[in-house]
Amino acid sequence: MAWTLDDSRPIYLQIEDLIKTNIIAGVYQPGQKLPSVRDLAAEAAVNPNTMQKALSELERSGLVYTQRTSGRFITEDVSKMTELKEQLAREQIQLFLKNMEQLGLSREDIRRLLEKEWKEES
Amino acid sequence: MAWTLDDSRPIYLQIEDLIKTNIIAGVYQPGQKLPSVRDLAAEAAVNPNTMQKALSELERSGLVYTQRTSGRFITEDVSKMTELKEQLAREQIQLFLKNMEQLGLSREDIRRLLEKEWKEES
DNA sequence: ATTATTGTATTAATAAAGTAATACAATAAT
DNA sequence: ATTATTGTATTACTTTATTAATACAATAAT
Repeated sequence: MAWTLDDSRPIYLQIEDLIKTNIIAGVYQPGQKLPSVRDLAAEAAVNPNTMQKALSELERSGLVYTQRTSGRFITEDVSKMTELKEQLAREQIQLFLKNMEQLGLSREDIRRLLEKEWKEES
Repeated sequence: MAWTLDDSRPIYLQIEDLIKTNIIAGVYQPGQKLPSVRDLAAEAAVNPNTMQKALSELERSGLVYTQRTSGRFITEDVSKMTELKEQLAREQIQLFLKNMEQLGLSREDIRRLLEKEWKEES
């Protein structure tokens, strides 16, 4: 795993994002056991508490769960994961639309701007 | 003006957003003089420095400008304002697309989800 | 020229966020 | 039963962000 951290944002947030992305991308498979907090912390060269914070945040989202003394695991409930992804997507969309409306943009404006952006990206 | 503030976010950010929204919505007209820092602060019942911070942040965006001792004004450069709006929109879009892609969603997925959201909103 | 009004700079105080050190608790492994 | 490994709680430290008090500087108004 890459653990490329900078000081632009809190460490624990960067870690959370990295792991979350890897889970969603399927790098970590459902049911797979994660390394221990201490091992992950060593790997990423951060304080164990920092890693702990990242992981417990991640847990709130339901992507991972803990079994008291045996460790942390990626949720094996695939439908839950799908559901979660959809919920995150919905939140993103609603925030986005709220911001765009605050700029006085109509639905048609938004459609047009998205297509334009995609066209420019190629 | 409404000045409804809560403690969910820093005061100066909430103020910044309120004023920005009003400018973009045309409540404040181009060229219009804003009340003085002290007056605005009294109106919103905040410390003058807090208002000052909100306003100087707003200034960085180019929506308002200062004339040393006569006060602050809404930019009368309408094309600049349009330009700024477009830039803000572009930033929002790029952030949004980045986040959606991180969720593994394709362009077609995004189109579909937006239309769905709009349909549900009515 | 003086005064009142404007924005700004400086500094301090307070609050919140982030990171770290250490001790605890539970249980799987032996 | 003992030990090693796991996550967690508690506490303290440090840094950053936010708010506030106060003094300064420039100029429009008189």
